[in-house]
Amino acid sequence: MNIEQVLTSKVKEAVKDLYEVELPSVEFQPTRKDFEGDITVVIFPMLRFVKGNPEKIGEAIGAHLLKVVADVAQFNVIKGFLNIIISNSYYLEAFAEISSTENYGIRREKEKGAVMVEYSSPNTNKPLHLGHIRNNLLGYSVAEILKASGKKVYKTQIINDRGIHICKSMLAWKLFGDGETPTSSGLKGDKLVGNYYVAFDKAYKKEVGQLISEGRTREEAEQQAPLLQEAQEMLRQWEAGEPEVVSLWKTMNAWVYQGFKETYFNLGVDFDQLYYESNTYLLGKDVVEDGLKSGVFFRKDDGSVWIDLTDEGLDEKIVLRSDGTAVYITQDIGTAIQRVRDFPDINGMVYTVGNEQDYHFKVLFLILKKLGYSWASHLYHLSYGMVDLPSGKMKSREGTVVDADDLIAEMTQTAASISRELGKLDDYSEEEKEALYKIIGLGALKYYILKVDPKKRILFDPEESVDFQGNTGPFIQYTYARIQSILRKATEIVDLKINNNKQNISLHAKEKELIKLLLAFPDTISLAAAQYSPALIANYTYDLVKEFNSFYQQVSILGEEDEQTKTFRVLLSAKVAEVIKTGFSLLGIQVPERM
RNA sequence: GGCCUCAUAGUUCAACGGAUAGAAUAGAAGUUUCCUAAACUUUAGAUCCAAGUUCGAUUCUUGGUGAGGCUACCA
Repeated sequence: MNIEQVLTSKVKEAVKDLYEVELPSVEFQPTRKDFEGDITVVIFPMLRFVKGNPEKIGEAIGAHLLKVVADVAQFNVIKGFLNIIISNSYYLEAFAEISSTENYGIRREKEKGAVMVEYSSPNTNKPLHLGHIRNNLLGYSVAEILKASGKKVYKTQIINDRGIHICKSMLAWKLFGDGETPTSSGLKGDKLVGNYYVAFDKAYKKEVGQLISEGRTREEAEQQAPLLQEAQEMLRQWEAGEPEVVSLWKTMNAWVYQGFKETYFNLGVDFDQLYYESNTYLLGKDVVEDGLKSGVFFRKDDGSVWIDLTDEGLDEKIVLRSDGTAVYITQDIGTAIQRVRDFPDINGMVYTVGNEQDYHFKVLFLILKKLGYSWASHLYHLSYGMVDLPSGKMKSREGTVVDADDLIAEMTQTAASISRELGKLDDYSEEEKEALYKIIGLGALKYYILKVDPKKRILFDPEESVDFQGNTGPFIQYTYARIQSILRKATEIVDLKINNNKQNISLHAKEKELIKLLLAFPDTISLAAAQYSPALIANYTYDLVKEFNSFYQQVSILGEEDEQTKTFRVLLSAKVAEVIKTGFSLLGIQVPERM
């Protein structure tokens, strides 16, 4: 039982004794820095049940606690706040327990059921850009956080590998490609295919312009442009299984997948299971047919199939075109159901997709619920804000994107130049240095993106590079490296066994703060999981590191003369380092031994 | 038009309805005979506007203002 639970019951007891009232709950908060105390009981909410002056009530409760709870050392009351000072021995004991816990903060016992986390989900006609980076980092991190909070997690993505847009790059390659391949051009496969997607758009716009100058309206021109009609024909051939088209489709997709694989590897994300839209859209169509029979959907005169969501405050939504072909949401229905078939223990799913699709997911979840799937009430759209550039939205077709591979390389470069300037690693080999630069560069990028609340949009200015100082990834990595340095030296000096005779240690204020922060780690993970927010982990880690650096500056660890105190400080530092490492691993960020 | 998000120091981010709104960065001023100065210490600087609910509002409600998004037989 932790101290808060003890205090809750004792406060309730006090109120019952003093005022003969049962309190439903007691409100705590960490005592603010400007006041003396460790934990604060807020008296105000009690005023609804107990009439009287909050200060007097606080005094009375405080006196009671002092008497009955051994770990309450002192208290003071300011306005309606009862500040409690907890004894050092409580914190020393709490630390002893934390210190001996392996993988502190990670929940061991697994909950029943599993969650599938979908993220990335790219189109196969354009390379990944900064927007995908945010998506990947968020999805990966939320998956790791859910795991740490005791859930079984499957990471997945849906690969958008069919449709007219894919045919556009295929067509452009056929017309202008002259047999170019990744090998012949030296380009990454996704980059190569992306180029043809852009080439299509360019040629198409030219045709449209031509038609307009010949007297067509823009609308007519856009529909009648020969290139578009050819692409549409290609899509029909693909759906009909025309071998030549299918073979080209396979070849070009394979190029893209190889390119994505490299980017994912560099980014440090992975997947347990992949889904391809080309495999699931047919199931979606079947499900719609079934739902039509059971009355969930209805058919309009022209043959198109709809669902009426006006009761839910939404509109009617089409689920099947009049020609019987699938729309976007059809395949999403199919994919969701396929996933539960493949992994029957799934009882929830998280979709990491930008906030422009808020409406789409609202509709999707409602449809699945109406179709009667029990897991449909545990679906969550992890919606995040767009990453915009000062010039506006990123558009692949117009080439105004910050490419993922380029950005990663650039961050690594920056890390390298800062590191060289500091020159602390002269005895590292070139490979070791390169690996380190990557850890630091990626750390800066990932932290920069993940520390922001997912809902907020990010304005990314490529001119102003991502910081390496202050509230940044490298700042936290640096602290970790510093502690490792201490630990390397400490193993020769101190015997790393915690002494039972803890009472002899006097606890420095900074040490107490550090222990309090360590105690908050498991709850932080739970909260981050409940809110699907890596930002909470990032903020927590930052607070911990900030506090440690301050401690490091004020207190000598290895220079301490008292053996017990020295041992305690080394162990405390080691645990702080471990929590930094764990916290950062939940963000998908590595920590270096030196930097 | 309808619906959905967001709005906090010059800038980038925090704050279960709680105390004097925290950090970082940019600015000013300091700290290396001592465990890594990518660090630490000090300093100045902000809740879009208006009403309401509350003992108490950055947080909840309503109405404005501003930014972005959705409202396709595109994905």
